[in-house]
Amino acid sequence: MTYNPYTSAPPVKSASSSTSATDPLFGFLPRNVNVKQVLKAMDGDVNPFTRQPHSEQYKKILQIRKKLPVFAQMEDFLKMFSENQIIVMVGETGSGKTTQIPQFVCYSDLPHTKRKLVACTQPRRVAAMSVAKRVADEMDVQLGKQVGYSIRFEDMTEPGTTFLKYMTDGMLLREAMNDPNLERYSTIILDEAHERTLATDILMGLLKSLAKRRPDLKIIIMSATLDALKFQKYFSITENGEPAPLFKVPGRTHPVEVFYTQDPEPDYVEAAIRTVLMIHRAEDPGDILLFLTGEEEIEDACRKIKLEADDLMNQDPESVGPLVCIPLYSSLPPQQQQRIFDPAPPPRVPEGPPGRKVVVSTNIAETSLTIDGIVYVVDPGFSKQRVYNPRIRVDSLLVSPISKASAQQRAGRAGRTRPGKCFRLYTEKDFMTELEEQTHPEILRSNLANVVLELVKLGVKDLVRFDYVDAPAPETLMRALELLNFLAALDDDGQLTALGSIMADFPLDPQMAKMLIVSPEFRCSNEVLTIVAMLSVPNVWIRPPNQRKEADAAKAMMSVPDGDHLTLLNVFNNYMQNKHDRNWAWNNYLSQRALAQAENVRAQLQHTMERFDIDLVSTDDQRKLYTGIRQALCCGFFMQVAHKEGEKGAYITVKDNQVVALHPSCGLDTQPEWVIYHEFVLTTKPYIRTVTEVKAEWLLEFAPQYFDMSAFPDGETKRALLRVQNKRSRKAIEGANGNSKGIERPSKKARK
DNA sequence: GAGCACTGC
Repeated sequence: MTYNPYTSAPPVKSASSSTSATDPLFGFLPRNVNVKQVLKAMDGDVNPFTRQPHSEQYKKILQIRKKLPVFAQMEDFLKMFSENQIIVMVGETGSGKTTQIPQFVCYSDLPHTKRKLVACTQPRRVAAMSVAKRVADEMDVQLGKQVGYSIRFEDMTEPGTTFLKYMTDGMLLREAMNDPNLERYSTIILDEAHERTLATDILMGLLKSLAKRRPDLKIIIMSATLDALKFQKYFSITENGEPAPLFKVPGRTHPVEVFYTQDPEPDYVEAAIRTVLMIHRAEDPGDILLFLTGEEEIEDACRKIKLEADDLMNQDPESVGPLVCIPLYSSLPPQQQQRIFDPAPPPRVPEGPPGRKVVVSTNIAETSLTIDGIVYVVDPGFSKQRVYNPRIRVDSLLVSPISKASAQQRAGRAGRTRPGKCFRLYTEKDFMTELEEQTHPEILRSNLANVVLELVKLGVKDLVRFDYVDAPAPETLMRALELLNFLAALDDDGQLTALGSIMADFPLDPQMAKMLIVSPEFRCSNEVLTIVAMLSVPNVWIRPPNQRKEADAAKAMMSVPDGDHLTLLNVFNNYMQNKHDRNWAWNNYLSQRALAQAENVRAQLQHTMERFDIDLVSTDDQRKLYTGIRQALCCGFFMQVAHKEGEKGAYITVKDNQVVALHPSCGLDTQPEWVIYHEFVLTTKPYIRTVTEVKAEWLLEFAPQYFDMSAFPDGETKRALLRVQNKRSRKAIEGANGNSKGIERPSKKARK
């Protein structure tokens, strides 16, 4: 007998040979389980999911779990879960919701009895892994068996056995592309929904409509308090328009006292340094966390704090202790990131004033990393945020004021182990009136080419009318549709083409997917695969401040004069040839970590290519190979072309007419007339970065729709293109005439 | 003659 999810489920009978006496779940009615039943099963000697005796460790952990705030509310939760399809849940840090709620769900939903899974999504890979590990311990099972996780590059689940799966939100979205009804799942929990990642936002839209098609699917949205009402209203799917029910769990944190400045601070870095030193001099022992915006600012501040703190200590060793300053940002190697967990330094002399640790961090310490022992937070109120300008199609990073929610999150970092203090370097009035409530969700700040392709593949017909939690600007959607149409991923009616369907299966930007898919036609798919992988990982070049010359020289050795894309290929090939030498990357000022990551991505993409029978080919002729690669590049990135104007090295982007300069990191040895660029960065001025020379002929040949002269804005770029076009047509005519006279020309070529 | 906020597939 197969289980039909659309009918009410029978109570659990002894599934195998066991009897009621030995089956801890005997008599459990799926989705109608009460707290007494669950507690009895949890307290029993036999693990209900493995039928093995519970370990001693299990019982110890269970005692700790029972003290979590959420545990006391199991009864209410089970009731609400039984009675509703969708629940919005709020719980502050320390409530235990991420570990406990999915377990409660399993006891009620009993996914293993119907060959289904409970999924719990996380915005970050590390969280998915570490929470799964913790929950496997709590349930007394081996990680990867009944409880597992699934993230890119690593599937720690066992089909048929795993019934509770932690996963990244992006991973669930990928799964939805091949199974729009998400049939494998009986309950889906979206955790950290308030972070509003692109993937979580899209999943919310999908789940809302899926809830109607699959009345048997239960959905739980977990978030921080501030956003609850918005989600409750959004998930109001009953006829009478009632908001989705709310389940509240108290947190368990210590109070944090917040201080504001009297007047606005003109220089937040200087004010931050001053505040850190003030705390060090005048406040009780306890570590400090200072939020700044980027690598350079952080390294600079660390140097200054260190200098001044040493000064203070030398002047007044009786009352000022030693201080260590630790920088923290994502591009730091993991080993150095670990330093944030080092204890504060000991007093310099026995019985002397105690030492203090200062962590100077980007936003990474706001959500991704928690540092225990922080008592003081210094918050200047800024972070770097991505903004997308659809008009000129440019992504950039801007230092912007944070939101109130962000400021609260930062303050909370001071109260994790004991009561703390937060020093905000802005006025209370500014906090109240100037800061936005929430950070704008990613979907409002991003280029959506990828998302649109995914949605179309998911079967969403009308992208503009899709039920978004927050709808993106129509212009952003139009830009994405336009790009996908030029790439032939969508036809003129907005329908997914066969090519587009393949493109969507690659975890890549559409331009790169296109370039990879066409690369066998240019006999260079091996190489394009490498380039695409290298473009998908963080910067491989390392440039230590005191060894810039050496680093630049090492880079010059590896550079290919025709373009940075070819240089990336060269770097990867050299890396592979020197893999036996563990110091090779370091000696060449390259990031071992990024290169290893590229290798990983390359293997994954190769696997996808094989699935679609896309050939992996190369040619032996180096010249032809490089030409082929640059032509394939044109097929994907024809909308990112710049034309040299004048002799001073200024470039103008085609159609968008932005004046840009080659980025100083660019390895071209000349300034070619036409270049393709991988990214447009707006820093001190507009730059194009990762640049390769191309020929105008190729653009006309491989992207005729985009380079249609009748629809091209007037200007120097158009005149240059027209000259090339005329030359091409003259050649074509001469070629045709030549052919009509005989085989003179081709035979000459053949003799060469 | 500059710089990678942070995630994710």
